[in-house]
Amino acid sequence: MKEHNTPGIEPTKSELEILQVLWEHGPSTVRFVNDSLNEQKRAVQYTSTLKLMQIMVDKKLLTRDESQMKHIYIPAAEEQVTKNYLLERFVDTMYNGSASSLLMQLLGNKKTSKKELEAIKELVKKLGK
Amino acid sequence: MKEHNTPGIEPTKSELEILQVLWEHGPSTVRFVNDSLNEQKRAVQYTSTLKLMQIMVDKKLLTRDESQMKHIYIPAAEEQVTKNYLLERFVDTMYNGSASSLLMQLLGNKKTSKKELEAIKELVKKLGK
DNA sequence: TTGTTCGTACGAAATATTTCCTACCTTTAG
DNA sequence: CTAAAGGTAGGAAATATTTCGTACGAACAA
Repeated sequence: MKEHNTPGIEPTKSELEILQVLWEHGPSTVRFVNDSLNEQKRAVQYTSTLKLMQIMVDKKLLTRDESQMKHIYIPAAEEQVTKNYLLERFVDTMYNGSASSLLMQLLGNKKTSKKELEAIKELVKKLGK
Repeated sequence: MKEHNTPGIEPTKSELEILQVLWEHGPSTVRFVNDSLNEQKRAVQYTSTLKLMQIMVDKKLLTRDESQMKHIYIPAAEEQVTKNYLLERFVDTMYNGSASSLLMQLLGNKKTSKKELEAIKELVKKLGK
């Protein structure tokens, strides 16, 4: 049985932004990703985004379809797999691997809204089945 | 009423390692922090740790007591405040601000042990008061 | 046909982060 | 007193990350 639980490499901050665009909109061209970043995030030149995405292909964070002139870029790992990996690293470094510690922090966080707290309680209720 | 919810600046990866030593052991000298890092993490020269901690003082991530020759370094913000801030940033960027999404991910994560799941359920039960 | 637009490739500059070397001062053991 | 050990300060090198300029080819409209 093959393991699909590690993307192997840690995306940098900018790389993560690109992954998020691809996760949200599916396989895309550099042009599309760059436009998204400029709308949602910050001003950035087309060739900067291009370069970054090329690097990500080298790093195996993305694959691409070069059959057309406009290359189509695709995340190499599933969104859930990558997020799972990053979450795990976060829990490990910040909470010494304890997910319940993280949850406690979440519950104690003033900025976590009532609505969120309700949703969380719901979730765990279902979990109890 | 003064806000204590933001450390203002984002610690880098290495800076976070140093903060963790200080959180765990309380105010310490560079020597102590450096020894801890070498035991727990990786080989690093004394002056590298020193430099980093000096930079952290500039960035207001740490303060220090210079009354003795061996300066004592102290985190500028409470552990909980900083962790809260970082968690918030993480939830924002990874789960679009939805804490319950994060929790769902946690629950679906095979690497989250049975024990952890139990602890989480316990927590939420108490939460229900 | 021709020039304008849009694409890729790639080198290199600009930043950010991390590491360590050197200088120099204080403390301490002998 | 003197040498060794251990401290700080700061510059500079090494890396990692991000940004952009330039070159050049393909597509397309006039």
